[in-house]
Amino acid sequence: MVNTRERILNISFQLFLQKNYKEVTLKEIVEKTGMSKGAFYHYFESKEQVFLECTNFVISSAMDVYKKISKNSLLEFYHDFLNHNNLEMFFPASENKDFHYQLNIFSLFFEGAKLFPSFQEKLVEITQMELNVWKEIVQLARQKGEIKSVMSDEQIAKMFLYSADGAGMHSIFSKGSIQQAQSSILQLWDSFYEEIKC
Amino acid sequence: MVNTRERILNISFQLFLQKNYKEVTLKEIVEKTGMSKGAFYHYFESKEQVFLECTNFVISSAMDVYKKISKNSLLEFYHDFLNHNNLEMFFPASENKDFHYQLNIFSLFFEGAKLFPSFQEKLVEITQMELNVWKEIVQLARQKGEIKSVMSDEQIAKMFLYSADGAGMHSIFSKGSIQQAQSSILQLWDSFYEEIKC
DNA sequence: GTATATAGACCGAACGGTTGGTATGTATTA
DNA sequence: TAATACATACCAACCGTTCGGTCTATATAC
Repeated sequence: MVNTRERILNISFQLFLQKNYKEVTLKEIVEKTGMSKGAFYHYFESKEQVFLECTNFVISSAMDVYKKISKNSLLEFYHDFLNHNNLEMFFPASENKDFHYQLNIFSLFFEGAKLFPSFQEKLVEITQMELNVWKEIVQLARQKGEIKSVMSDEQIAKMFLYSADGAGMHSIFSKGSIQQAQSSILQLWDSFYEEIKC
Repeated sequence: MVNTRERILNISFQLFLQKNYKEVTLKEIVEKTGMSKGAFYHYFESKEQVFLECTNFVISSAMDVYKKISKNSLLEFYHDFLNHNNLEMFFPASENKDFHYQLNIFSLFFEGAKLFPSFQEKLVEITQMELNVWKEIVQLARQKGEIKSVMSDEQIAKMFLYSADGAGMHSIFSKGSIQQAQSSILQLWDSFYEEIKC
């Protein structure tokens, strides 16, 4: 049974993925949780504090993803990555049925970075860490003879990461589902992989 | 001499590139223009109308870009594209000196698409049109023997477009300048081009 | 030429509604 | 009973919008 504090966080997080910070009102958070403002302020100092915790939650979850995916080959790596890097993973299955809205992690990043310098720093760190992980995987793949390319490890890594972000963004523009976005990204990556594999 | 209506639009547009819709207040628009709320409402029905006009302005400007860039080769095309596709082009040179803020076209797109179904449709149209233009250029480049790749025209086109968007977004996360973002995109594209050229 | 009427440009105070937050009270739990 | 969890009423500030007003330029009538 999830406790009250976590319930507030979960629901707030869902809302922050659907609308930007200022659009999500305390009134709405309170209504969606079925609680009261008094209860909200019992657990949290401010709306801002909730938002900060949500942004930090995203960061730590993103870091966790890299801990559990296969590093045996680039091919396995990116397939595994896509299977794990999914916004729906943040929500208990029982809540998914109520959830047909457009999720936008990018807006949350932009705003978090703007509101909290500490988050911005962490975001920069984690994107750099991400790039490094991909570079290592690419380097290994190259050494093992899995891939061959005139592109540097760094540019290949960037190509994978940035194209996925761009594809994700375009999916949001066109109101596609998360599954559609992932399918599009996979197609793109498979295609690129075909280009550089030995 | 720019007239009052355009002055309000220009300044509003700059603000909407720096903050999201709800963060930009009428008070601020009015202060920045040196006018009054009454004057604002003399020209515009609502804050929302101004925002809609800003979003439509972006769309038409984006379409104009494709009209003036070279289509002789993929190499020329993407270099020319980068030279023209620059947020700073929206602002008169005399105003640039006051302008050291982070510009975020993506947030403007997300919000426009959310607030205005008509804008969302146009956005989808223009991204599709964009993709088609790039596909044609890639196809031509392939036919001319400029490039050779196992990737389909569409996937190559997507790779160029989406990687640039992703790179742009990362630049915003790390508070880089527009010039830095473009330089990063060019490096990525040059690298990819090296991979697929004959 | 002068007085009057009109339109447009612009102003700032007031309006009604909403917001995040605070203070106080009540219910629940150990 | 005391501590914790929660509810409700209220607050001040803020928001976008409306409204009555002023100023200036121009047109018209005499």
